[in-house]
Amino acid sequence: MLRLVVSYALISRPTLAGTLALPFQPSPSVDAVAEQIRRTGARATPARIRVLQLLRDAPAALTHNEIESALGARAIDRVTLYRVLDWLAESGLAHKNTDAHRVYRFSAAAAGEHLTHVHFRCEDCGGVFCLAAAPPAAPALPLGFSLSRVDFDLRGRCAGCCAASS
Amino acid sequence: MLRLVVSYALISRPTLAGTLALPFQPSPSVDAVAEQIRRTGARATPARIRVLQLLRDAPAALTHNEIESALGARAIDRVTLYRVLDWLAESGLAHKNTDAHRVYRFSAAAAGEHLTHVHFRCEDCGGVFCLAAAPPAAPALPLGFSLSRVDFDLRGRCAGCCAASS
DNA sequence: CGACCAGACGCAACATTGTTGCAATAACTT
DNA sequence: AAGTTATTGCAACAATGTTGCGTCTGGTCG
Repeated sequence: MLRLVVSYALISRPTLAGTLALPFQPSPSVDAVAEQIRRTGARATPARIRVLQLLRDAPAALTHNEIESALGARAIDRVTLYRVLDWLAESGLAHKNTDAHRVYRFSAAAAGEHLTHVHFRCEDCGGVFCLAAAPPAAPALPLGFSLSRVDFDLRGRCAGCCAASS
Repeated sequence: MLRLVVSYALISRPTLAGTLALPFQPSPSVDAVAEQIRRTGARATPARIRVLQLLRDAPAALTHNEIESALGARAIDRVTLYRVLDWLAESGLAHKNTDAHRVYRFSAAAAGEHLTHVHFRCEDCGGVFCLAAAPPAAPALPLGFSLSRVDFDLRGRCAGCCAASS
């Protein structure tokens, strides 16, 4: 839970607003989220609705652990949460990525996304920050290789962790 | 072991030679490797020598598992291998990265390395291929962030996995 | 409205990867 | 050759993620 709080605090800093591309969207109603889920042909269950809503409200990608904590009491089953997250990723409603600690992080899919993602990954707290910088063009691949996505990852320490250690 | 074999086979394909930047180096003698280890101030133990030699001969980054298999009989202890690998990474003799399956991969450090690395990561077999393409310039970071490395990661399926599934 | 049923859930058990504590060993020094 | 201390090996543990299977329920249809 601490890590989640830290991420929130960092991203909401005014000094970062100019360079960070926040995935903020007006928090959609339960009905809108449920409808979005149903459009995929699947059932709009409480677990899926709650998790997707949480992801859409979150300003950064969340881990399974952070989501479990954020759900607080009336937490849904650990395995169910894993399955919901995997389903969200497979159905395209969310993205599944790995952070610097080799843990999956999930974020709500937004409209107008690119093949290429530019992120800053803190090696200390594991947080992932979406940068607004223009992605570079992908180079040519060896014969027979097929490309599905491109990541431009900057690694180091985020402002919060730099400040905390000095 | 299978995965290791596959990686070797793929990388050694002639059609890929032009685009892949192989970390091949003339396999150094045991003495040379031992001396390199001693120069760091640590002891040149059989475990460290064997592992570092293996990494230098490998054309791709290897996982703990692959290294364990490659050592075959007279395998060194699982924990010792973890510690040797971590020590190699900390002392700068090897690099420690994460593959598409969130597993650490280790590769021997080579002279003349850049801050930026360009890799193709197969989402199927988890293999990591070092590309020769010129790395793009890193964009500006938000205030207070410090940069330690830049990764330009192309993800998809490698030639071997594409061929295997068709 | 009420029954149906495939899809979703919850529980338990398991798999893999990586880590920690501690006593025994061996690499380097003198 | 003996001594020091870094390194090893064993055992136990931790965290993350997965699988099997019986139960429940969301959406549909009569």
